[in-house]
Amino acid sequence: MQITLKDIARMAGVAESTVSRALNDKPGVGEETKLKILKIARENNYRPNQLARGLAAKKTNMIAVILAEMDSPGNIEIVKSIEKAAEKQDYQIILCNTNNKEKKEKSYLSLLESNQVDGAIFIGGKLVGSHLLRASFSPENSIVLVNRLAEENFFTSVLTDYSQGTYKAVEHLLEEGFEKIALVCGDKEDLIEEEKISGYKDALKDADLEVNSELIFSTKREREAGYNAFLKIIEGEIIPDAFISTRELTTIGLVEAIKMGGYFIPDDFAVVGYGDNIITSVIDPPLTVLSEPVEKLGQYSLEFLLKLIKEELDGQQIKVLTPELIIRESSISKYNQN
Amino acid sequence: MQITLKDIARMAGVAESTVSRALNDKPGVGEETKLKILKIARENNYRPNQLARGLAAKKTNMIAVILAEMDSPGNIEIVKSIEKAAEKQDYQIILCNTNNKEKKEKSYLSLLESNQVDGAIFIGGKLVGSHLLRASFSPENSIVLVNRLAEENFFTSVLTDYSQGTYKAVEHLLEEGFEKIALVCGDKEDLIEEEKISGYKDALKDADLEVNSELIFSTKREREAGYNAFLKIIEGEIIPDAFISTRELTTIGLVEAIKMGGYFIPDDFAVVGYGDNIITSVIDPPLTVLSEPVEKLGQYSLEFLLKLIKEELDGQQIKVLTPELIIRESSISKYNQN
DNA sequence: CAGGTTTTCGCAAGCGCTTGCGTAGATTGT
DNA sequence: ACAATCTACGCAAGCGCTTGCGAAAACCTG
Repeated sequence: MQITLKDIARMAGVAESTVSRALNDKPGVGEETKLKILKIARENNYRPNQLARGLAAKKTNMIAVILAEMDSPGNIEIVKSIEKAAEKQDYQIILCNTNNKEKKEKSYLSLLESNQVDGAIFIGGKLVGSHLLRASFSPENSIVLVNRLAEENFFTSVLTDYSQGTYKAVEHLLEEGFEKIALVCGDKEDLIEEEKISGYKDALKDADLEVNSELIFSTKREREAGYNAFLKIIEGEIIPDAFISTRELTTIGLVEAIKMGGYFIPDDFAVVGYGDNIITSVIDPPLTVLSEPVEKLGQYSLEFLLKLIKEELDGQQIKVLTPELIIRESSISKYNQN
Repeated sequence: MQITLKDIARMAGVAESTVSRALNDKPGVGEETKLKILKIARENNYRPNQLARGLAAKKTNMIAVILAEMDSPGNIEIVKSIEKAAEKQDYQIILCNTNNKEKKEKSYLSLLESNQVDGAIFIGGKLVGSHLLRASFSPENSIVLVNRLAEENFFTSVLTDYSQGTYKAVEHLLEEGFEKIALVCGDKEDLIEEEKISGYKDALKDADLEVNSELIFSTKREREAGYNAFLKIIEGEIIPDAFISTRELTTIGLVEAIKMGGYFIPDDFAVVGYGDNIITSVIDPPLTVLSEPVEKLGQYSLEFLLKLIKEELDGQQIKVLTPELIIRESSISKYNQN
């Protein structure tokens, strides 16, 4: 049998309400009584039933972090950053992985709708489906989107400026003397990928170069996708001298394909990859990458969410953060090297 | 305002109990009434409050997966496998990351003790602390341990036979003609690491070779640990010709150090690493690794947990699975190669 | 030391759901 | 047609906690 509030009250010879107040550090309890209650509770290893507590108080101090891709090291870093911030504020986070499945996203969304969590942060993922939209109408639902674009932007979000990212990457490659830059991006269904493409195009235009759509390659986001992308591209009319890849796993696949083909990086092809993670740094040669400000993405998203929960936010907020270009060997031109 | 069971009951003109039974597909409701209730519930987008439900029914259909290390790709795979199995059984899983902090583990354990989840699976982690031990005494707490050894084995667990793993690795390296095999393992506080050491020792003894404790190097589990381990070892009296590393991240660090030192794998040092993940396969040269049966670890752990929850398990169960040695270039002797 | 203010605490309602039990009405058997 | 059985449903208690309100006890003030 579980030991309950009532038991503690009986042992301490006070009313349940007093115990509750003492435990929650609320005013209205004498210092002495409080100490006695806390002592008894500790001695009996009392654990409040959080379900009951949540039911009565209409808050659980838990938030859900709903993750589209658990394989992506960048996402994991964002989660960690959220965790760190949440701990300070005494919120527990529970992680939910959707594997990019809308069905699972719906099912996890019900954590919010059924009051099990006070709010939810969605990291990544494609279009905002009807389920999310519906949820957004109810002001009780506190939702923050990270790196996910909604067609109509109802949501408080924190975003990476992906278009600026690819822009920087192109600029850098041009400076290094590369001229035919291919872009391997993710599924176009993803609004985010369109952003990336537009940054790429803008950079080329600003350099008075023409955009060749043959050099833009949209793939599913997996590793093999990167592999196959390379094979397809070098079969084409225009052979690029540099690649920009906009997804973590796709980047890996791309590099594998280049190596398997017997080519060298950056001599045959320069590469700007995605994600400042253990993989890209350990690859040979170390990869120049676009890196998300994972730490800040996490911090802001939690900050916004808590404000939403506490109803301190006047309408929707959008925070845009800029990615960083980390230059390593894979994009340094052999001509510039000496 | 939330829409509740009571509202649905009123709309349908029936009692709350009837609505509850209809929604949960329990007997005692006429087919016609049931359909009507379900229709009304759907039309009003009714979401049962899971807190209330859990409180009344004393079960939540949620389980916690408590992860010691979220960076480890192997662990992520185990989680995914659990998720897959849980979905079929209509259980939701919530993921909790402890970062190897006992404090966080305690705090997440309270999810169990406060009735928010029906059971918990602990993946990895060091010694079993008092908090876990205490929890194990209460039969209401359904707990399964994955890859974690308890001094006194109270717990239903599913384990990888690590000693067999290192044994195989040594055997393989000896066959390849390597003779001075160093072992870079994790923190000895971890009982699991001792297992690995014993497999290593046994294999050497069985080959009538002597065990040299200078070649056994225990580190913290991080990436830099692997890096530093190499530097220390090559400063020593005995220079090994092969390394076995027993941790995912440590392996990466070790390889980096070898390369930084200007050495070649496997010509100067053979390497058997840990974890069949994207990193070890993408490294140059591809690493021979010991690989956990992640899929099965996940399946069994969930299976056991559900049985514990349903009280179908007659006492404690232990399942031991064998790791696989995946042979790639990093451990193939140059003499054998031709 | 009387009257007022403040502090400390108990009472009881209620959060939204489940479930054992009781009772109509429908169904069966003879 | 009447007793026995079954089915469909409602009643109400209860899960373990929080919280508004009121009363008693403690503290002030002049």
